[in-house]
Parts: sequence; C-alpha cells; structure tokens
Amino acid sequence: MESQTFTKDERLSSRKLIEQVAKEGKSFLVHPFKVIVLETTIESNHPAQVMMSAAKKRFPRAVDRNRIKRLMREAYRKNKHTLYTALTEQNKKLAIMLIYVGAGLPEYKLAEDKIILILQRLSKYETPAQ
RNA sequence: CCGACAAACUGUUCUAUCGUUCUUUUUUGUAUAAUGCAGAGAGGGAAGGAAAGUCCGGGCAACACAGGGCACCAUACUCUUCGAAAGCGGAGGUAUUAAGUUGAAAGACUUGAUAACAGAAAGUGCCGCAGAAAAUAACCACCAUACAGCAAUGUGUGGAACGGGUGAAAAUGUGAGGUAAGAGCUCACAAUGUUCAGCAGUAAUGCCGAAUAUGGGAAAACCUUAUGGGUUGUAAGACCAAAUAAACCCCGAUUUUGAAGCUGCCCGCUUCAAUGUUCUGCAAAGAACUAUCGGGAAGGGUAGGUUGCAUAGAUAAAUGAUAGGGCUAGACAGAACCCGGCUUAUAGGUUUGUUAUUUUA
Repeated sequence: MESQTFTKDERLSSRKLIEQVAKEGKSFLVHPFKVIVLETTIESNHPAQVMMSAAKKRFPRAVDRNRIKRLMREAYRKNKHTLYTALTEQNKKLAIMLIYVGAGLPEYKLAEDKIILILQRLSKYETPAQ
C-alpha cells in the first residue's frame, strides 16, 4: 500500500525556489485551480514538491484561507501516489504551486476530483522545448 | 409558567480510520574527536473569548542622549482600590438632557443618558443669511442745536442703546429715581462671574455673607496655562556557516610644523625658529588636522542554520479529512515576541438579580 503521509520534504519550502517557479514556471488552469509547474534538479527523497495557496484579496478572512489550503492538502495527500510512480519512471522532479481561484468555499468532493485530474495531467507533463 | 432588562460564566461533543506540527523515549542504519543525519515504533502537548482592531501601558531589543530653551505630540472636574504602569476600574461633583413623581405655577425630588468637564478679563483671527451694526454698535423713531422755509417739514452737527425692525445671538432682567432725551448714571430686588471670610466635605463642590464686575459666541480656528513625553519595533536584535575588490568612514599603534643648509630633485641628515592651527566656552587636560600598518564597518556577495521563542509554537508557516452517533445541525472567527487593559464581532446555553402580564390559591 502506498504511503499517505505528507512530510515537510514533500512541500515546497525554499523561498528562492518559490520565486523561481512563480517567475519561470508553466501554468495551466483546471477550474477552480490554477497550477504552476517547473522541472527542477533539487535534491529530495520525493519526486515532487508542492505548495498550496489562496489569495488574500479574494478571501480576506484567515479562517477561509486555512480551510481552502487544508482541503487542497488533504486531496493531494490521498492521491499523490499516482503522480509519484509516473515521475519516478520518467526520473523527473517537479516543483508545483496550486492556487485556488474559485469563488466561495469549495466542497471536498469537487476539490478531490479536480486534484486527481491535475495529477493525471502532471504525470504526462513534458518540459517544453526551449 | 412565560416575557423583558442587567450582570457573570460558557462558546458542539463522542467513536473509528488515514494524516500534520512540536516534544520525550526506544530502536535500526550511517557519519564523527564530539554534537549529529535518515527511517521505524511508543507516550505526551497542540488556537480564542475575542487569537481580531492595533487604541493605550509595560517588558525586551537596537540606535540616540551634558544641561537648558524652542518646536512637536499627548493629557486636562475631584478622590481613590487593585496594579509594574496606563487614557483601566470604582465612588462622587458640575453642566446639559430624557422619563417619572409632586406642585396652581416657578420649581423640587427620583432614576437614567451624555460631556474633547482648564482658560474667551493675554493676544490674533472668525461669526453664513438677514440686519444700520456681529463687538471701537445710530437704520427708523427720540432729544438739543444751526441753517432754509409763511408753515408742515427738510438738511447738517451733536447727544442718546429706552422703543421698533433683523437674527441662533443685539450689550443682564423688573421697578423707581434721574434727564433736553436717555443710559448700572444712581437706588431696590433678582441673575451670572470673580475674590475673600464662615460652615459642611479628604477634595471637586455646596450653602451662606461681604466686596467687586456686567467685558456676546466659539478654545472642535490659532493660541495660553499646567503636567508628562527620546526614536524605532521581533522582518527588532545576537551568533554561526558560506562569500569577500578598491576608495570614502570609524578604532588602535607609530608620526609636530615652518625656514635655512647639504643635494639637479625626492628621501634622509644638520641647525634655527614657533608655546603650529582647529575643536571640547576659557584654564587644566585632551582630541583632531599628515602618512604608513593592522582591525572594524559600509559596499558587494551569500540568501542556509541556531537564537530571540514561550507548559501550542512554526519560518511559505502545523491542529485537518472521511464515516457514524448524540441534540434541534453549531455564531463571530485562526496564534506569529510576551504580558496587562480598552474597543469591535458573536448563534445558542447556564446561573443570579430586578420587573410587567396571565393563571391558581
């Protein structure tokens, strides 16, 4: 059985790398989520690092932002194994930013379905030719 | 029994599974002089009454700082508990105001609300519209007088704040005396302010008496008076690792300056002269001014860790998800240095007190 843990090493935590992803990463939209992804060479025990975010402008209350981030994290944690196996086969490492751009608080079921969709697309992710 | 108001307290809970963060401990692997690093298991802690707003105060930290003045900011009735302190709390006073009671009325009393509650008699400026005039008041009417006219009256000069009109506000109100007409001009009574004395009170203040004044409002225009106040905030700040050109700047050590001579010039040496100049007010004592060396800081670079940092505690930042039950389906809302107060948001529940109505007796 696949591990469902979500340790610190699996999170995008380097300030420098975050700025790099935001600046150079490729983005696509799976409503209500926006995904920014960049292939990296960072040393890690896991094939991907991910961060979740919700805009303060859209959700002024901290309670709402926490709620959204927790739902996203939970959905990712439960379904990440498909992405991991795919990336390991391709011997790639990704830095991923997930940003919630919908209006209002999401339902967990919906969020989970969309996250699965995103993970499938990320599994087939190809670095575009320069 | 139910409703209203006030105060205080509380702020969904339980089980299972999968997870997060911190910490203790066991164990496996691995590295080291040592501390470690990676994985697995077990135990324990893990958001709030407001964690919010950042409105006050304190701790803590960095920088600045002889003293005084100016400027700026804050506070502004009195007493006082707890407190480290505060613009916190409590009690009281005054003014305005609402309701009620009483009374013929004026008023008095009770309960509550509000108050940027010192000074407008230090000074400057301001007071829309209306009105003659908004603070050195003469438009009409009033009085005296000169001139013109037969006269009614008109014009000029002066007096005069009693009447009219305007206005939110017009020079304290009523009566009498007084006068050419008038006027706190004088007097009586009353009102208000200030000062002084007495009584009550710790005091603010109240009562009463005397003296004195009557100078409109606004201090939320500036201002004056009194008291207090360094500035910046944990992204403060400290340390380690990594990285590292020069100049400017700071600190330490050594080093006076000028003239003449030796000399082609510089360095250097010799002689003579000057209590070298500037600054710390002077004196005393010292520092700086020149050059070299060493160190620091800045710049540039690196952008990782430890600490600050907590009986929750991270550093892109943890407390969640799913399923089921209890009960009606759960408001406002998420820690980021800590503590005390204030303010604002808030469904439901509990307790205490006051009170209206209904029913029963």
